[in-house]
Amino acid sequence: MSTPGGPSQGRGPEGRGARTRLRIEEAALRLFASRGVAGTSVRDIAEAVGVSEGALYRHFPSKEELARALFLERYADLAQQILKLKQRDMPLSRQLGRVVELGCALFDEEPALFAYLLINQHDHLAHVPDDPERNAVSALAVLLETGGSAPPQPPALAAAMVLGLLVQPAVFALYGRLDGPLMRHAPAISEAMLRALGLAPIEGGDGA
Amino acid sequence: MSTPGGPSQGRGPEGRGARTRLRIEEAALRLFASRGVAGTSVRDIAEAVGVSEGALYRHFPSKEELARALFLERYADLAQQILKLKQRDMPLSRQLGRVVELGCALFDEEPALFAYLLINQHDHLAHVPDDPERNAVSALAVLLETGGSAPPQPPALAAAMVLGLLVQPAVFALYGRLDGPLMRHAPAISEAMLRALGLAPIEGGDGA
DNA sequence: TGTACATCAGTGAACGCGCGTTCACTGATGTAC
DNA sequence: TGTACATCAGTGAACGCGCGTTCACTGATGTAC
Repeated sequence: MSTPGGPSQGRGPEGRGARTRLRIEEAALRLFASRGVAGTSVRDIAEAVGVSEGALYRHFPSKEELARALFLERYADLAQQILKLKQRDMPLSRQLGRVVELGCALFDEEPALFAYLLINQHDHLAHVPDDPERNAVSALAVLLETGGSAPPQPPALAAAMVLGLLVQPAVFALYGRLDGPLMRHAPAISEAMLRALGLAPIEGGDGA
Repeated sequence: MSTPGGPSQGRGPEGRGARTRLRIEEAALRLFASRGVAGTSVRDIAEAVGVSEGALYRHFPSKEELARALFLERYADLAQQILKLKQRDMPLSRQLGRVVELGCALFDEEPALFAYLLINQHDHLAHVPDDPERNAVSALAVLLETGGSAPPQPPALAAAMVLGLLVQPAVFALYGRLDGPLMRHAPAISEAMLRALGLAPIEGGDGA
């Protein structure tokens, strides 16, 4: 064939360029998470990747756009993961338990990503579309709305509570006020969440 | 008397210098809240106050120290307000209701201050002492510990939940996902909080 | 298959500007004697 | 009370540096005919 996409050298989404873009994103995420966006220079990122500063501008129009793309992409990933739970045939209480586990796992297994999303949310949230496929909060709202049982709160407030009960323990863990892997606290968080929403806790269910 | 402190012209905590310092703090808080710390230059602040840039350095050693002093002072104020609730003879459930009202009132009445504390917390939290007189989270923990009824969660987790149930709705309100003054949602937040903690809601109490 | 051209992804040096900070100086106020 | 000195809170101009960004150029790869 004369079309591209053969061995992993040429152009296209598998080519050298795309791999460099991924390496830039990885390095930027790590640096942004540990030193902050303002504390990370384009030079730092280029050096970490092993390319020149100019190369960075072949993939992103500016440092700020890099930071934003990073946020929007990963935030959309999160939204997709939450939406997937909707499709399973589970009661809302179990779906929320999965959301909690998902959040705890993210915190424990990708701390840099979690910290980046958490700390820089206010720089980017206004640019996140409402689309539940790209917006984790919208995805959560969809989950709560289609969950069947109408909670005693307005849906937006219920979503805020769910998120708060998950995110704030993560913040505490981040600052050493809560120890161990966050997953250790997932059962307690889930149960408190169900009580807060006025949903009966799973009776007879033995956790795990 | 020959000691200073007479008419409000000379030196001391009431003098011209102290008043300028307050004006700097006020202008900086407003600008930091609306444009962010990085988006606000020392020139901006000096111009807003109506003094030269150099004057700013008579009161704060650097822009970053100004931002930090601002955070630590206001965060300590918050801690004091929370600690005051401990002294009143109230059941924990009512004290928590007051904490919620306190947070909602702060959001509604001093939005710039609330936004500043919220958005910049990660730049300064590591520098806040544990002292409950200066640390709002420690103050909250004290309230929960001395509240009598042992919650089903470890104390730190309970504190995280309380804070999350209060702060996340505020974030939603900040981004227009929740409308009206936040105080409108205070009763629902308080009730959810008590349920989450496993404390019986106030029976017979007619809200207000 | 060979040749000419287009595009992509990179280099590395330079630019220039906005920024935090410094500094010599001034006038007002307080203090010592 | 008068004089000399110290301190405080301000001015306004300048500094210099780190930063994001640009740009001419290069080599590799793909495409047209």
